[in-house]
Amino acid sequence: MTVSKTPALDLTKTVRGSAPADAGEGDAIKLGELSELLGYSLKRAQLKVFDDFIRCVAPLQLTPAQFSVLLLLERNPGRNQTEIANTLGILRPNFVSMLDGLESRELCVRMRSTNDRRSHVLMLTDKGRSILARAKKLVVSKHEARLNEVLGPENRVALLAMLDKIARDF
Amino acid sequence: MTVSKTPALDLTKTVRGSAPADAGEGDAIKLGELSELLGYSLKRAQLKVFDDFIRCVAPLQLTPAQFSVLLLLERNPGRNQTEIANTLGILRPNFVSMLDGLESRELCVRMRSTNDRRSHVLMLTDKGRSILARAKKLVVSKHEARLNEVLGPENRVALLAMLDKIARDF
DNA sequence: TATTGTTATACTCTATAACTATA
DNA sequence: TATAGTTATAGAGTATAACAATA
Repeated sequence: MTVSKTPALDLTKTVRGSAPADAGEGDAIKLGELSELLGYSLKRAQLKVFDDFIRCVAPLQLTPAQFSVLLLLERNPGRNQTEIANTLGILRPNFVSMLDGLESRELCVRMRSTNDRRSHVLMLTDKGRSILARAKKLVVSKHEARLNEVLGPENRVALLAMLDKIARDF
Repeated sequence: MTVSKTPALDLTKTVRGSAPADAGEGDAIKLGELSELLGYSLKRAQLKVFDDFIRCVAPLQLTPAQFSVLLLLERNPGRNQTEIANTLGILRPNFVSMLDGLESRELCVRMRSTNDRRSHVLMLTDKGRSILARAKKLVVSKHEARLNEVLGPENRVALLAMLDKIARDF
């Protein structure tokens, strides 16, 4: 934005006065200033990356959200639902059914805390640890590999740094 | 605000073996490998950017999606619904109610095409053009300005280039 | 009184099938 | 028959209020 770049597209061909006829039919639609909108590019890229993640991890049937929960449980065993949900930006009510799904697949368990009997301590099961380990391998060998192919490793790091800066400072 | 910042995370303190007691209580939760997952950072950044967009354009009550439709109609007058919806990755059935909203606010109109009476030719109204112009000013002066502050203009351009590469080649 | 997990609920997005009117 | 716009519908994701058990 700032300087409306308008790359290659000029064409004096603005649609003439009135006439409810179609626009220039053979032409491709011009994105115009949309291609300068960061939010737009961010959303499109995010959808692509999530789609690829789901495709790569399809054999294990894990969504990005489920994978992130398992990762967090592995690194932070013994935390309660509120803590894990908050960290991921998931609201506590919505985290309940998500955990139900993971627990019914025996990937994690809820246990009443001995310290505070209101809270559920969360732990990965052996199966959960095993599935997570396999998921990580798929993510590295397929998903991240694809990203490094497209971006190059150094760009991937730079991209990550900028995204984290936005998430933190914005 | 009040977001668990997760400042500096190191600590060799992994949680010991079993014991259904709570984890290290005073500690912040460790993101671990999650902070290396591009999809995760992408999603968090996208949510932040959209929130800021909505906040900046709040006086005009336009969502990012609505803004992108108006931008496209301005640059591509006389296109039909399928063409605009496809360009934005919106499914035609879902585009109907979206257009209903914009048309009921008199920001755009549907007109039966004279060439093909099945299709609706889409055009911005004068009011639509006016609102869009005001929205662009808010986006540039508030939203993009904030982004340039956080990232720096040259980083913003680099970020955009990488995101577009992902959206295209991934 | 406050908090944890939970239920219920609602609203937005997204996705698919099928209808209608045109072609 | 095929396509454009539409309807209906179903599923995710996200948001808030309120309740029971516990602190």
